[in-house]
Amino acid sequence: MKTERISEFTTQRLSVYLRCLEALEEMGVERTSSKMLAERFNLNSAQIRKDLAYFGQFGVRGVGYIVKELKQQLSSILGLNAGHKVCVVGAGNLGAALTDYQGFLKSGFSLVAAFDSSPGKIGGRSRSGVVIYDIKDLREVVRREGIAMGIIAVPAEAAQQVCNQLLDAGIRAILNFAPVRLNGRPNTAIKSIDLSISLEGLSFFLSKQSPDSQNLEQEQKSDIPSSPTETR
Amino acid sequence: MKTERISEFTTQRLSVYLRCLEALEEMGVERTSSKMLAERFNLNSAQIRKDLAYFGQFGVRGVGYIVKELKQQLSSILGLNAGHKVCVVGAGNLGAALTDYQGFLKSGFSLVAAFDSSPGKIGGRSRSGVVIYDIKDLREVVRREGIAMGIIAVPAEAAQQVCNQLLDAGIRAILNFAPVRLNGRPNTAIKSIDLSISLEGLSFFLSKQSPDSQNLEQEQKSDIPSSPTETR
DNA sequence: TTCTGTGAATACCTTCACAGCG
DNA sequence: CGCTGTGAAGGTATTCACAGAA
Repeated sequence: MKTERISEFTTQRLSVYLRCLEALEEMGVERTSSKMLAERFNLNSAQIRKDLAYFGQFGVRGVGYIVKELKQQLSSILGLNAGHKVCVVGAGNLGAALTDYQGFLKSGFSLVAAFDSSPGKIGGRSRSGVVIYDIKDLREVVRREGIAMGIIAVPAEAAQQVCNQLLDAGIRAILNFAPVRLNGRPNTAIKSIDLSISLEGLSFFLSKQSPDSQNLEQEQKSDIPSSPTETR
Repeated sequence: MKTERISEFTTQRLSVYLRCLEALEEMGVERTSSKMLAERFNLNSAQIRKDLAYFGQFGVRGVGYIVKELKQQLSSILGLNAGHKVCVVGAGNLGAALTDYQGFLKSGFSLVAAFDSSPGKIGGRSRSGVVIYDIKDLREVVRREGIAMGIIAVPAEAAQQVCNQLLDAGIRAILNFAPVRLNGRPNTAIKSIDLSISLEGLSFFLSKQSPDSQNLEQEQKSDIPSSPTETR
């Protein structure tokens, strides 16, 4: 195991590998190789080996990787065994959808609480039954439930304040959907997903191809590389 | 203007600059500088100048940039003036939330249609009044309405098929929320936002800091860099 | 002088290519 | 052999540092 800093590109891919391994396991496949994994997504096999090598030697030379073993290793590296508890702040359209998003379950997360400031929502429940608490009780509920991660789904204007409240409550990992750059603190991770910016990237792609209003030169690339998400 | 390929990191940042310029304009600020912008997010000012320089010379030496002018330039570069029409496929929790997401409006997009395959939903409307069509009518509605971009919010199993249908209907820019890697085609852009993978990245961060179950060494970094999103 | 625009330097990420082990 | 693990090479993105225009 290396002591190097792990790039987020790498961890992102680890998640992808893990998902693939789960699929392979369900299909009854017991062994795999970096080459096989590389073909599934179109990645370079050396990349996969290198990503894994940051964390140890999981493979068998001449053979490959044992699906079940590697799956467990990755799961543990990503901390999914911890079964982190997650809360959502903001019970609007997006917040409600995230609160009930079933995809989180597979990764071992459990969504245990939602928060809002609107009296009409406080005390209610999401469709899937998650209680919506008063944001004022954030600290208390976080402590009581042992919540480790928070998702921000409030309007941009309120996001920084909510972020501070989450941090004050002891949460050190935040996924932010509000379209603002949040200021974090040491020892915290804030990852932002900005829906408009994502769409704008696609819009740029379209403009490049058919320069309607503008005079941008033609291009016929199908492949744009990976893209970042604001983080602190 | 250069003929180089523009990195998606750059376009992502252009969106961020644009949003900042809008805020500045609302505040009545008329001029700004790469330094001022760089301080807002913590970026390097040279980066900003370089990003802008790919598209032309927008600044005035010794002075900076005219907010209004630059804003319009960026808007046009990103193709936001085109007012692209967008549809959402999948009227579940997430799809419904995206259909009604008001944040898209600011960027000049208009969400004109939703699609689903469930008889219970077809013919209905989202909360904000967007009609939910039968996915079978995708091609026709896309043509009639002049839809340029599609958002996929269906379960993983259905995503590739929906993707193909969108492409067949002539849509060349897709934002995908299903947790699968989609196969695209030449001259198309597919950008994926994977909610679970994003959370897993945060989970990894937490494990690094407090190695509960695992033996990962301690670390006290507050800053993780930017992160990618699967694209094709 | 100030602040842009940009070549050069650095840092980071990916791919190549091969040694080494089962 | 075959496939991993990894140093070295190649690319790409970011930052530095400064020439040059207003």
